[in-house]
Amino acid sequence: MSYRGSRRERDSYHHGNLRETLIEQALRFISERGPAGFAFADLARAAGVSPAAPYRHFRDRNELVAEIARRGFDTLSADLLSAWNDGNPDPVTAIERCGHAYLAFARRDTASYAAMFDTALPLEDEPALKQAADAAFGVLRRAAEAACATHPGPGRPPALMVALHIWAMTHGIASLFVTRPEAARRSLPMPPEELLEAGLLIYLQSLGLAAPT
Amino acid sequence: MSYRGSRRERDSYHHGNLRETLIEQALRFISERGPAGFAFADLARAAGVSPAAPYRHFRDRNELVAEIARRGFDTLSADLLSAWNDGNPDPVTAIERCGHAYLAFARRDTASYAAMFDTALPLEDEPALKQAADAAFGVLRRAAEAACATHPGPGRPPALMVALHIWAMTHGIASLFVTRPEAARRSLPMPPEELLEAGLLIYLQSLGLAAPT
DNA sequence: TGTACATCAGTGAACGCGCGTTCACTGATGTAC
DNA sequence: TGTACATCAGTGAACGCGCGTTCACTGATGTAC
Repeated sequence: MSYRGSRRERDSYHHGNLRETLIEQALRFISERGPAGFAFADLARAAGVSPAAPYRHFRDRNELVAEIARRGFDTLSADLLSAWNDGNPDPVTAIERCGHAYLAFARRDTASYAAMFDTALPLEDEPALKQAADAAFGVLRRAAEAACATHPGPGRPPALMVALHIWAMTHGIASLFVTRPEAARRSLPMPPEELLEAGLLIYLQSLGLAAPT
Repeated sequence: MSYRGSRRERDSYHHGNLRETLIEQALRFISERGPAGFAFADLARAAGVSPAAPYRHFRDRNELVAEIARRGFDTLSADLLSAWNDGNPDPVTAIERCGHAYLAFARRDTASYAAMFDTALPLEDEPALKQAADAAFGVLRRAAEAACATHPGPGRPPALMVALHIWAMTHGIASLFVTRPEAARRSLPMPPEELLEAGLLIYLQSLGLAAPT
C-alpha cells in the first residue's frame, strides 16, 4: 500500500510511486466496473495527482491496461509453474493442480484476468505482452508434453492438441463460472474446481494418460 | 436493410423502423470496436435521427445491449436445436453438430456473442435475458441427457455435469480462438472446429458414450 | 367515405459535465566535482 | 562536506469536444364514428 492520497495528504511535491499507484487503482476500477469502466482521469483522481501526471508514466490508457495484462500473464506463468512442480508425483496429478491454480488465479486476480482476456489488446503492438502470454501457455504445453510422454504408444496423442484442450476447458470454466460478477453468473451444482477436476480427469483417462477410476 | 439514413435521405418525419435500425447499428459498432466501443448518441447519429430519438425505444444503452444479448441467445437456441435434430443419427454425432453450430454462431454473430458473454449484464434485472440464456443451455442439457441415456450403466455419468463440460470446452474454444479480433487471437495449428471435434470425441469416448476410434 | 382527435415517434435546442490532452511551469532529487 | 546543476516528476490552468439527458414542440398515423 504505497498510495499516499491527494497532495494535501502527501508530504512532498513528488508522489514517489505514481506508476504503481495508477496500476493499483486501475485494478480496483476493473474489479468494480469492468475493463472499460473507468477513465484515465479517474486514475489520476484516485491517486491524488493532477490529470496530467499519468502521462509521465503511460502513453495512454491502453498502454496501462496492456501492462496490467502483461503482469497478469507473468503471475499466471509463475502460478502454473509452481503448480506443475516438475510433474510430481505424476503428470496427471500435476495437471489437475495446474487447473486449480488457473481457477485460483482467475478468482484472486479477477481484474488482471479481465485485462488479459476480456479486452482485445493487439498482441502484435505489444511484444512484451505476447511474450508473457506465450510463456504462460508454454507451461501448459510442457505439462501436456510430459503427460503424453507417459503414453506407451502407438497412438500417442499430439501434445499441442492436448494442451489446447486443457486450456480451453479450463478457460471456459473460469470465464463462465468464476470471473463473471455474481449477478451475471450461471449457478452451478458443484464448485467450479470440482467440475474442472472431473472434466480433466475424464479427458485424460480417455487418452490413456490417467488410470481409470 | 431498413436503414434509411439521415432525415434528408428519409421520406418522412418518422423513421418507421428506428428500433431495429438502432440494434443493427449497435451490432455494427460492437463488431468494429467491442461492446463498450460506442456511445448511445453514436447510434442515433448512425441511424440519422436526433440524439433524443433512441429514448423512445430504450431506457438506456444497457437495455439495448441486453436486448441484443437476448436475441443472440434465441438465435443460438434455434441453431443448437436444429443442429441437435432430435439426436439423429446418434447422440454423439448430434452433439458434435451442436459444437459446430456453436462455433458457427460465434463466428457469424460475433457481435451478439460479445453482448452475451463479454458484458456483465445482471441476469436478475433482465428476466427475459436469463430465460433466453437458460433455454440455450437447455438444449445442450437435453442433448447430454440423451447421450447419457445410451450408457448401459452402472456408472452412468450425470448428464448435467456432461452438459457443463461440453459447454465449457466449446465456449473456451470459441472465446479463445474464434471471437477475438485477429490481432489479439492466438494462432492454432488446426481449425477451431477440428480442435473442438477432437476434444468432444475424446471426452465422450471416455464416458463410454462414443465408440473408440 | 370523410373528419376529428388521440396517440405515437420524431425534432432540435439546450444544459451541465467530465473527458483527454497540451503547455509552460516548478519543486525535489541525485550526482559530479 | 558543500554546492551547482541537470534531470525528473509533478502542477494547474486551459482548450475543444462530445456525451447523456431534458424539454416543449410537431409531424404523421390510425381509429371511432
